[in-house]
Amino acid sequence: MKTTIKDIAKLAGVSKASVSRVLNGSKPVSDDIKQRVLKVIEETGYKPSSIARSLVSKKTNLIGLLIPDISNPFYSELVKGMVEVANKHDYNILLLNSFHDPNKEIEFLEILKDKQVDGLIFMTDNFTKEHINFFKDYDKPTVTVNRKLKEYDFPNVDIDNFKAGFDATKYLIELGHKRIAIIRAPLSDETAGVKRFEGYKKALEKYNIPFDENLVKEGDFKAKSGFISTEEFLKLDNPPTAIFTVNDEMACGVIKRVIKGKLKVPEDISVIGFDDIPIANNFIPSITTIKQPISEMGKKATKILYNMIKGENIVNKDFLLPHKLVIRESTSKKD
Amino acid sequence: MKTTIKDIAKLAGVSKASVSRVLNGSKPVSDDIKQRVLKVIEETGYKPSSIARSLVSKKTNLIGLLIPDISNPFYSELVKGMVEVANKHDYNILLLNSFHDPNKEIEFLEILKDKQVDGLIFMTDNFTKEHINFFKDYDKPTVTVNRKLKEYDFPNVDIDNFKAGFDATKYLIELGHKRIAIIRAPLSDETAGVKRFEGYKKALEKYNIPFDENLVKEGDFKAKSGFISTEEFLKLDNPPTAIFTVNDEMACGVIKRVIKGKLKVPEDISVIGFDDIPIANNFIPSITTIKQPISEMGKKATKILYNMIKGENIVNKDFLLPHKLVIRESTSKKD
DNA sequence: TTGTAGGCGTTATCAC
DNA sequence: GTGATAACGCCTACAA
Repeated sequence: MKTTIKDIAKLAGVSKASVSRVLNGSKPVSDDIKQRVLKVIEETGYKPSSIARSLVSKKTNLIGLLIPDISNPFYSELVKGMVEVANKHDYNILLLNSFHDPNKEIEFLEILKDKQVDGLIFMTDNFTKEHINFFKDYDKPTVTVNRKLKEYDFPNVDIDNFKAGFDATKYLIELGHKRIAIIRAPLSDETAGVKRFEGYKKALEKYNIPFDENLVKEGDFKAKSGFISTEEFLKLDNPPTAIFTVNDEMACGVIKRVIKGKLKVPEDISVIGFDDIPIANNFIPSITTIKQPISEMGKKATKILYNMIKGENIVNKDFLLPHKLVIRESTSKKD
Repeated sequence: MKTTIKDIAKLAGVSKASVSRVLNGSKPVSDDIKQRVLKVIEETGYKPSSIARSLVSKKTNLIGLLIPDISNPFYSELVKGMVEVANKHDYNILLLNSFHDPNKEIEFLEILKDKQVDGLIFMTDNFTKEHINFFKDYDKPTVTVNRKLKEYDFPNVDIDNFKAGFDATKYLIELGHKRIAIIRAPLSDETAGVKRFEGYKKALEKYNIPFDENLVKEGDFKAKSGFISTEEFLKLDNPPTAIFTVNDEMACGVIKRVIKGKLKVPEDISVIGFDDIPIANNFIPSITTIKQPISEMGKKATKILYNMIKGENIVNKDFLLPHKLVIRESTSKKD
């Protein structure tokens, strides 16, 4: 049978209250008692029950983490940063994977609420009324990553996606490219579907390059969709000389298709990705990309959440971390 | 204030016990009471506290998951399979990431114990006496993946690594290769350091190809170590015509270095990887590899754990799932 | 079938 | 300083 605080009290010849006090230092205890209690604890290897504690303290030391797909390198890197910070502060991560299913997201939010996590980090593809509704009566600290929920003022960790899209496009323009294609995310994706796309358009506009609807495709973040979109681009009378994809995996697919067409990257077509996941550097050619500080974003989000749990009042809710253009082999001057 | 069972009882005009009964169906309840209680629950949106429940039931519906590195594609894919099965059975995943640090592993095992998870899935690079010691007085259901702990009889989900190493090597031999190098894991790694390596040696032996110590390097699963090892191989008077790496990421590094040396894959050097993570298929050239059913392994492990939690007695403790040679572009006949 | 009472392992509020 | 004792929210004998 597991030893409880009661056993310790009995063995040390003191009251439960005293044991609790030496355990938590909540009130002064005489040295005599302290030593006796400590000794018994040592001998028995007693550990207080975190569950019983939670019941009275209303704290679980759990952080709920809801993400769309843990097997996606972007998310797994993010999670890595999160668990590191969480564990450092003695918090643990309850991981829920929604598989991009909005219904599951709601269901899992309910579970997280049921488990009484002390805080919540939440990522979704797009917000629905059900999400909005859930948060109506959820009062635990919550932070989002990569998605700003307009209806609530949750702190959000992100990069400046508009500027990032602008920078990527501008770089291609400066290399001399004029026919620049983009494979963006669906427009329901505020970040990779809208903002980066707007940055792209803004750059074209600024440098007086006409926007061409034929040079825009929608992808699903998988390599295959980059491959397929590129196939379409190559059929054009006036195909692009550069392609910008809103994540690195699609860039892989793009390159694969370009090479299959007996063309070369970057000589014939330059390719620029987004995120800078490990494959971007390992690919052949290595991929020029917009680096997101993924792990840092995970850490930052967790740090903020931790501070909120500790009662800190977050004033500025938008945390924009710096992105960076990482130049590698997949881009070159247009001659 | 949160509504409790007491509130429900009062509102429905019955005892807490009755409410509990309709909640759990633990004992028959009259239709009248049942309806009244259900109605109040509906109106209030009452949800029983899982913490209070855990305190009395000694069950948390939590599965502890301890892995070395969530950002490694192999583990993240594994975890994906695990969360899927866990959630299906109404269990949640408490995720601990050890960052390959044995001390953290022990520390986290203690945390998992403290959190009173109902079961444990556990992966480590290698077992130490501290691990052995921890499990001495840990009695919750436990399963391992990819690592057999000899001292305890935990169910283990794995592939036949000896046979897999043999198959990979045999395939290269059948293609006509005689100078076959291997980049294995450290020998402390029973799976990728020892067994696959033994399979490699066995294949050489069977086909009367002399074993050459110069064709063996030790890697750390990262692309870079594949790159560096290959550099060494290329310096040999009699360099290999084929290289077998015990994971796919190292294979990427190998290919990168081969190409940098103005040689071609597979024309000059064939490369075969291991695992079949997504990059293996997306790489250029796509990588021939030994496919592990990663997601399946995660599902299987979780399923077994679930059955154990439910009281099932597992007799056969070794669960070997089938691996498969996936032939792609990185290997070809030696002429 | 139903309700009362006690207990799960802590912490917190009192008196002393 | 210290020790009863009452919560925390739920389940489960035990009686009725």
